[in-house]
Amino acid sequence: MTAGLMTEGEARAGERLTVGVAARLSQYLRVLTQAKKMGQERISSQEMSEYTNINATQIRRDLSAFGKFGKRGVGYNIDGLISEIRKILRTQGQHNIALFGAGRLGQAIASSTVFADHGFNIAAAFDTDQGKVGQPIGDSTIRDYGELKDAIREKNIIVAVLAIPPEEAQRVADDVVGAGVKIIFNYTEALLHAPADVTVHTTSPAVELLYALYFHLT
Amino acid sequence: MTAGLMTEGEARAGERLTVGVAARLSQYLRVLTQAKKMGQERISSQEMSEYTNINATQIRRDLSAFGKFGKRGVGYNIDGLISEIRKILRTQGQHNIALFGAGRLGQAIASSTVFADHGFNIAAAFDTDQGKVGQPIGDSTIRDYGELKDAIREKNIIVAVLAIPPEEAQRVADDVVGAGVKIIFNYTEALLHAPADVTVHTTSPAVELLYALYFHLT
DNA sequence: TAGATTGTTAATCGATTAACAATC
DNA sequence: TAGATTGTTAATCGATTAACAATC
Repeated sequence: MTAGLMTEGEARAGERLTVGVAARLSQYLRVLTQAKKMGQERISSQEMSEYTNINATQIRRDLSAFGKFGKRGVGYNIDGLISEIRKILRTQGQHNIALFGAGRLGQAIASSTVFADHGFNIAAAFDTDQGKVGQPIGDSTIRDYGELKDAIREKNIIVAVLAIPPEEAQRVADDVVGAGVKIIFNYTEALLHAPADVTVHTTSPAVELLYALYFHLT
Repeated sequence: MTAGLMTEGEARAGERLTVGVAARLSQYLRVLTQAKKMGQERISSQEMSEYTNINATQIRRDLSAFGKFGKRGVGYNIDGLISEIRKILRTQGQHNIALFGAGRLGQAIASSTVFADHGFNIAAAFDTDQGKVGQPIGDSTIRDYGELKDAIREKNIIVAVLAIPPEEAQRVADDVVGAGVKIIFNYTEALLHAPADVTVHTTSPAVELLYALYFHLT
């Protein structure tokens, strides 16, 4: 340790988090955000554990690596903890994202509050169906697919959400990567190719179900 | 090791998998299923690594714990590997699931092939909106919420998927638990209470996005 | 004070990875 | 044979957990 005047918390915050820690901190943020919405002001590591399936000791350990955020005998202040975790994850601001596909899934995503709750703003939505162009989707308006490049550059978008048929996924992925997108959120089952500096995250509910079922069956 | 005549692979298969191994095997199944759909017959650990973001050595290690499924210099046969992993995860048959909510998200889930691809059959779909009851959804028909208990018992359903407004989530969770459901797939942002023998899995796309963004920013 | 809950230690266990011989 | 890719080893690193003193 060559931290000098830094406290241990500050020293760690300067380093890159491990994959596991970042994933868990994000989960804590989900629970805290929702508990706040429900009007709750404090929360214990035990309660967070029940909602995340993460061991309570692990939660306290994760948090105490960055500072003493809790009060013994009381728990954690929700507002304060949200703000601390956002600092650690460096996601305090607003982030513009682009949505592709205005079908049922796209509409469902656009009208949900989950993205907005965490600071993600659907700054542009696209569909190739000319009949849909110009119609409203969430707080936005469906744009023509041809405007993709300009819109992404103009609004500094680095996240694209794909809610389109799987056959179109690779083409759209190629197009958004060409326009500067760095994170692709793939709601299709297609296997996507992308350059090494682009992260592809594929959500697969059936896979998570398989895995939950295994632990039920054994 | 008291395995006696058992091979190491068989001995391990008899034990409960760790959480990490089961999660990774499920991921491999997702990639294999889709690659098969695309007409591919063989796959290397390197290619599976690109699609899952899991290290190729880790993949070979996971698989070789259960047997020698690959051919050196060639790779893995996709059909054979799917069958082996299904055996290990004990999810070879069909599983009936119940869908709650016939709005945009529910409709999107019901018309997707992802669940069917992995052996999950939407055996019953419910909505409280009387105007929707009787209408088709996917290959099924929307039923009245009041029929929940009978339907779940009759079809031996242990998985419920919630695609409903968050305000209704806890009530529906309580009802399905009362009817015998053991796994709740929660697509709402509500924090759900459930007995210890029931698994609640909450999908939170915004949380996964936060986490992906962290690694992009650092 | 008494009860509750955090912060921290210490010990164990599993995940991860590079490297490479085996072999298709 | 030459090239490719698996199966396996060995070493390191991080995750996990119980337990409990500190303290609100």
